[in-house]
Amino acid sequence: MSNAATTTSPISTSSSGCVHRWTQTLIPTTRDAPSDAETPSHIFMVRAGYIRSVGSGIYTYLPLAWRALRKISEIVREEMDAAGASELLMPTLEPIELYKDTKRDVDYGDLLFKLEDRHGRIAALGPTHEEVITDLMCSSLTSYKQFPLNLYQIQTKFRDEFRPRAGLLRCREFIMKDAYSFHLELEGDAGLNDTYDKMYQAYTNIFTRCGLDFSAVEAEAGPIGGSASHEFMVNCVSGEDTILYCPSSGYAANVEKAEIGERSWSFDGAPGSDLTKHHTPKMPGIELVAEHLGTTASGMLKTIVMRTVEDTPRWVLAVVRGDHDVNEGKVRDAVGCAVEMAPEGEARKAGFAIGYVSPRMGYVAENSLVLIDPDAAGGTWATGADENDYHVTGWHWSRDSELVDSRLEETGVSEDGLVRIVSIRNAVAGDPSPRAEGSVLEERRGIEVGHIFKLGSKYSDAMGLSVLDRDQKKRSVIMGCYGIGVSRTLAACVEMAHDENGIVMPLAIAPYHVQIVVIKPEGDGVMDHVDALSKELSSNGFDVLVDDRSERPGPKFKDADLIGIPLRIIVSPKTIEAGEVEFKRRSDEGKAVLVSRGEILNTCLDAAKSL
RNA sequence: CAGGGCGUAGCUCAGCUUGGUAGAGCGUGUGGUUUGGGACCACAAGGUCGCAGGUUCGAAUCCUGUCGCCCUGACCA
Repeated sequence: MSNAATTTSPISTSSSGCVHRWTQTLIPTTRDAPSDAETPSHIFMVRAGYIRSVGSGIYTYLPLAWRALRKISEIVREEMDAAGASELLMPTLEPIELYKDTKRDVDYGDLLFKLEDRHGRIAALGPTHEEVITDLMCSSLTSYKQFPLNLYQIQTKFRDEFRPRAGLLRCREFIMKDAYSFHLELEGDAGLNDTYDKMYQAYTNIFTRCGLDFSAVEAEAGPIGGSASHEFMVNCVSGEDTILYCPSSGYAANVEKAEIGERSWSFDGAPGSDLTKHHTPKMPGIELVAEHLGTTASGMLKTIVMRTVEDTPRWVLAVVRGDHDVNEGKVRDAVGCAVEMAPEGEARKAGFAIGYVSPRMGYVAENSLVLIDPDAAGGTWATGADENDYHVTGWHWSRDSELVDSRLEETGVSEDGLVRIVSIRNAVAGDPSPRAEGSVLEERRGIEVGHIFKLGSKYSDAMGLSVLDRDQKKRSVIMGCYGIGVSRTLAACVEMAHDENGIVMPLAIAPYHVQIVVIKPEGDGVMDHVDALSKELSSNGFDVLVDDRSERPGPKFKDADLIGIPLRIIVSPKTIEAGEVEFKRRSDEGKAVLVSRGEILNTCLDAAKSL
């Protein structure tokens, strides 16, 4: 936290907060959850009057959500500015021509919202802004003396997701902070690595200040492209992403990226039984087949037919144990070029009985690479029979395929180099740690709220962004990019911090710091008393929400729990008379405690420090 | 996009199988009794049953089409 822009409490000490009355804003809480919400953050944000659905993956941010989003944005701004970045704002509308050079009009594909203007020109609603900013830099970056440069914006992004889901967690329209940095070198003060590290630290500061329980993990770079990349994950059992981590070394990575420690393999050993063919029609899923064959998924070999993305594609057979999943990134790295799932039609034409393929096909089909995961190498297995609706049991590597030669047995690479033993599967809990011998990986779930990438020169090369260096040599500009899902961060926060009664907002991003629940607001002088209290709090930096509705106490307490304002003061005619108020944190289990009117400000200030 | 489910009052849902004048609870408005964890009584407002065709004397209900929404999967902030 030493580099944080501010290290003080989330309450502003320099400026005063606001006082808003419930009856003068819009907080439409409901008793029932909408029938189409299933995720806690979705249910509670709708019930608590934070958001309302407008269409699939499209939401209105009601006042409470918008206040929280503004607070998140402000923290993002402070930390980005402190880390040397400057804010700008690029357009949402991006001419499709911008995407031609980087081919992302194709690569981004259906994710891109496109629209046509009255002249027939096509524009995209920006899903991200690498192209726009690189184009801008082509004309405004003119000298090596300008580096490093780091620019960011906070803006609504559009992605035509296959399936929007879970309220604000996956939207078609969402708020994102995206930053782009420019360099001539990797190393040194002006280099990409330095800015990347600064962004890593800034993100750590941001999510810490937001009050989130998160992990920074190694990640796949994905379609944005580039080399190194880290994701920031909110730790949460309901998260979509799987993180693997090693408790002893601190290594943590997305399952897409996680490495696995050394595993031994051997082709020694005689076949366990004879090769037997079994009729296995209409059995979707490897578990069903395994059960029918009297084994389990871990007793089977799974052969995934892929092919390289080249001018003359080659087949790639990825062989893993039946209970494991092939990792496309690892296959790509092993092959040395991009790979894709083989189109089923073409694979069938080439003789692959899709769904019933055995590793043997690597020998039968010409020009094939066979990649064998260490856990699948050696031994006797059940696998496909290379014939529709048939599997075999008792399949033995040396006896039943022509793939194994002595070189493969010794070195893991066959004589012709076409068969290799290499780690190509997703890591799972219990796998050996890649960083600490004797330790095993553990698993937890997370929600991705931030992602930083070292892009390298992918975009600058594609779009011709270069400058002259000190030696008057033309050099490609090196880039980094850094994203935060601002609206998703809010949802992830609710996902992480709620109980059965509603949201439990962290102080730093709560719409208000203090909620004053007024019992009998119509009572004599009650609101005068509340006004004085509100003013005292707000002039000390607290944002105050006054529930001045003439409701009975029950609904007011229920609503207070729902919307999750961290500090609660209860004012009633009874306590006013006694010169007291009641105080309670949203996170407190028990009843409110009585505090004298003169002490309540200090009570709140103390609570703000400890939250 | 594939598979599954759902569209009836502001919200949650019943009614549909077996066609016959549109229902409940919550919420809302008014009046009254209440007032510390979603009070009670009375009255009232509120729906061309997603939309378009068809069958029928008659359709929320049966048939066809269409649009929208949710869930499961491949993608991602």
